[in-house]
Amino acid sequence: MYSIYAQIILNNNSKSTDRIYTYGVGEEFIEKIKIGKRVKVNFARNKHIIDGLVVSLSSSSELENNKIKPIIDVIDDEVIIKEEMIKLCFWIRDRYICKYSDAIRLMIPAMMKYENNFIINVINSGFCEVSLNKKESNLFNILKDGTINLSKLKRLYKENDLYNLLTNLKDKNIIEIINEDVKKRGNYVKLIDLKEIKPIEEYNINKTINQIKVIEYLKKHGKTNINKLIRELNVSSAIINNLIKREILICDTVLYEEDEEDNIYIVNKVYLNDEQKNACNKIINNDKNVFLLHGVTGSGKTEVYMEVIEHYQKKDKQSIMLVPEISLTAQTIDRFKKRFGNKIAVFHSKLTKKEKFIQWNKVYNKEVDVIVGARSALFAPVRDLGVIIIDEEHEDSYKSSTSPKYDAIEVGIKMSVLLNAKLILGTATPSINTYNMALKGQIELIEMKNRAQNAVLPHIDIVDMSKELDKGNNTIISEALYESIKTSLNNKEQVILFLNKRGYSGFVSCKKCGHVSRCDRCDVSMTYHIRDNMLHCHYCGRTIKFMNKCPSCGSEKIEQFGAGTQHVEKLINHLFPNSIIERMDFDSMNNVDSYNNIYERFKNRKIDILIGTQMLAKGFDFPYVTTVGILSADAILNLPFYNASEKTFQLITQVSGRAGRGDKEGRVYIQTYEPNNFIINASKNNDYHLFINEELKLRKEFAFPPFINIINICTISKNEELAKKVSQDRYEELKECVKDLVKERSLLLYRPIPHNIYKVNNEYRINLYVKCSNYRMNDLKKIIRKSYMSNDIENIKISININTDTI
DNA sequence: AGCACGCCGACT
DNA sequence: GTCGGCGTGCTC
Repeated sequence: MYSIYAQIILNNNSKSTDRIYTYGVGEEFIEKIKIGKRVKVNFARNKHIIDGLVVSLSSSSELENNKIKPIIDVIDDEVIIKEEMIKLCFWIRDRYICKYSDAIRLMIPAMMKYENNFIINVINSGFCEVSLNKKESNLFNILKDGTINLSKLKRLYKENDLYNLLTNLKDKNIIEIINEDVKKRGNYVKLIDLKEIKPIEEYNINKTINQIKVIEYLKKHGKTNINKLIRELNVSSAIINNLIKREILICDTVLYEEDEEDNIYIVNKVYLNDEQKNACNKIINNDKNVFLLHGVTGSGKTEVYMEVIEHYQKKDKQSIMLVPEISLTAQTIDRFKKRFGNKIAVFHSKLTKKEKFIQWNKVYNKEVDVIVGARSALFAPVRDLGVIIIDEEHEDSYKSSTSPKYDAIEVGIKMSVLLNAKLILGTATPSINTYNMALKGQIELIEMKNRAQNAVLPHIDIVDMSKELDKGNNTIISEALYESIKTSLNNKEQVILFLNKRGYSGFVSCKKCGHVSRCDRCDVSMTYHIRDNMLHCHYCGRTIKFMNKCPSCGSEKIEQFGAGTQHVEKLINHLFPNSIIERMDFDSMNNVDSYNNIYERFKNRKIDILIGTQMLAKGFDFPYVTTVGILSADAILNLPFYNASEKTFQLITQVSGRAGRGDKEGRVYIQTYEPNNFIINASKNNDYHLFINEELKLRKEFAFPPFINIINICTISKNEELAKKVSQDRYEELKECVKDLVKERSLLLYRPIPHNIYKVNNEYRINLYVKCSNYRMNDLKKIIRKSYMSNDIENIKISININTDTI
C-alpha cells in the first residue's frame, strides 16, 4: 500500500506501451513528486530502467497492490511541463492519433533526454569480497577506465542486458550511477582571463603571433567567452589551452551568460494608424480568445503584433510569435530585437540541440518575454502566456510533416483555451479553414483594408500561353513578360520570376486549350503513370486510360507539365545576357547564409533578375521591383491536391504583393493555359470573398475539409511486398470495423493506392484515404488506433495525417 | 525486448 | 490426460 500513486507515461518508442501506468510513491518522494516532473522507474519485470512523466497523482489505485512497483527516483527538481500542457499532450494524442510519448517529446528538448544525463563512476575497483560473473566483468572492463555517461556506454556495450548488469554492479557497490543536474547541463560556458596583467615581455612564453593576439585582446577586453575569443581572433583552442596550462591564463566555468552585444535595446516604436489601433483594442478587450487578422499585403500587421505583445509584456506575461520557417531570417529577428532588445528567444530548425536547450532555458527561467520561432516554438516552456501570434497563418509550414502531424493553428486554438491566452492568426490570404471558422463565428474577424504607406496595388495581367504557342513562341516567357522585363532592366529596376518547382507532378495538360483531366468524383487533377499508361486519382484510386489526343479539343499537343528552375535560369541568361541573374530554391539554398547573401545583394540592387520558388513570396519588400512574373500558374492549380485552388489564390496574391511596394507602379504577369480559370481571375482582381464563396461550395459538393475530415494513413516499408500486404490486410480489417458507419453514410473508405511518389529513399509508400463526418470522427479514431497504433509491425512505419494534405 | 500464458496438436 | 511448440499480448 502506498499513500500516493503516480500515473506515468513511459518514455519509449513502442506502440504497445502507449498507455498510462501506475507506480507507487514511496514516503521519501512524497514531498518531491509533482505532476509534470519526470521519474525513473523499473519496467517489464525489472528488466529495464526507464524514465517517465508524471501526468497525474492519486491517493488510491484500482490495480492489485502486488502489481504496483515503486518509483526509483524523481528526476527533476522543478516541474518541466505544466499541467495545462500535459492536457494539451493528451489532446494532441487524441486529435492526431499518435502516442503519448510523441506528444510529450514535442515539449522536452532533445538535450534533456534522460539517459544522456546518467554518469557512471567506478567506486570500488578492488571488489575483493564479491565475485562477478562473466558478463558482469565484461561490462566492468569497459567501465574501469573512469567516468562514462550512459549514452556513450550504450554505444560501447550493445547487449540488451545492460540495465540488469548495471543494477547488479551497483548493488555490489562497485559502481555508482549519478544523475547530473539536468537543467544546468549544456548551460556552462568557459570564460578566459589573464592571471596577471603585465607588459608583454614579462610573460614567460615563446610569444608567437597568436599568443600575443590573445594576451593583447584580453588586456583590452577583460574576461571573455572562449568561443568568442576563438571566433574573433581566428585562433585555435589549442593556443588558449596551452596558455592555460602554462598558468598565464585562467579559465572560469560559469553558467551561460549573454554576450554584451546582445544587450542592445533600441526603442523603435511606430505610431499606429486608426486601423491598426482598432485592431489592437479589439484583440485586447474582446471576450473572444482567437482572432483572424485579415489585412492586405503591406497593411502593417507586424506593428499590431508588437503592440499587443508589449501590452502583455507590461502585465508580466510572455508571448509566442510564430513565423514560417522560411521567413525566420536575420531580418525578422532584427525587427523584434529592435523593439524588445534581449528579451527575446529564437527557435528555428537550424539550431543545434545545445542551442535549442539554451533557448528553452531562457524561456523556462523567464529571462525573455517574447519567443520567436517556427511552429515548434509553440511548445516552449512559457510560464504565463499572454498571446500567441501566428503570422502568415495560411502557410504550409505550420503543418508538421513529422509525427505527430499536428497543425500549429489547431494546437494554438486549443492552447488559447487551456491557458486562457489570446491567439492572433494574421494573413492577407486566410486559409479556407480559418476563414470558415470566422464565418461561423467561432473566431473573431478583424479586417485591415488599407496599405499602411498608401502604396498602390500593382497592375496584374493574365497571359494566355496557348496564344503564345500560336505566335510561334515555344518558350516559357511570354512576349508581354519579355517586354516588361526589358523595360524594367532599362530603367535599372528589378525583376522577380516565380516558378513552382513542385509542378513536376505528372499532371497532363493540353497546350492548345488548357484542358486537364480531373477526377469526377474528387475534382482534383489526375496524374499520369507511365507504368500502365493510365491517369490515376490520388484520393479514390479511380483510373482512366490515357489518350494521346486532348479529349476536349482533339489537339495532339498534350504533354506532361514541369520545367525546373535551372531550365528557366538558362533561358533567361540567354534572353538577357547583360543582366545579373540569381536563382533561389531549395537546391541552391542549403543554408541560412546563402539566403541572407542573396537577400542582401538583391536589396542593394546587385541582382537584376531573381528566379525562384514560393520562398520568394515571403518578406521580400523591395521598392525597386517593378516586374513580377508567375511563369506557370497552372503548375500549382493542377496539382493533385484538394487544396490546389486555395494554394494558387494565396500564391498569386502574395507574389503580386511583391511588386510596386515603392512609389513606382508594379506590373504582374500571370502566365497560364487557362486564362478564363475562375481562381486565376479572382486572384487577379484581388477578390478574396468571391474566391472563398466559390471554393467553399466546391469543398462541400465534393466532400473535402472543412465540411468533412480526410484522414490519410500511409504504410511505409523498405520491403515492397510487405508494404502491400500490410496495407491490404489493415484495409480489410478497417473495412469490417467501419461497415456500419459506411452504411449510415457518415464515412467513405477508399482502397489503398500507391503514393504519388511511390518510392522515396528506398521506402515504398502506400496511401489509404478515409473521409469521415465530424460527427463520427471519435468512433473512427478509436478504430484506427486499434488497427494501426496498438502494435508495432517489424519493418513497417505507419504515418497518419488528419486534414493536412500539403503541396 | 523478453517472458507468461494459452491454444492446439501429438503422444503416453 | 499431459507435454511442448509456437503465437500473442503484456509489461504498472
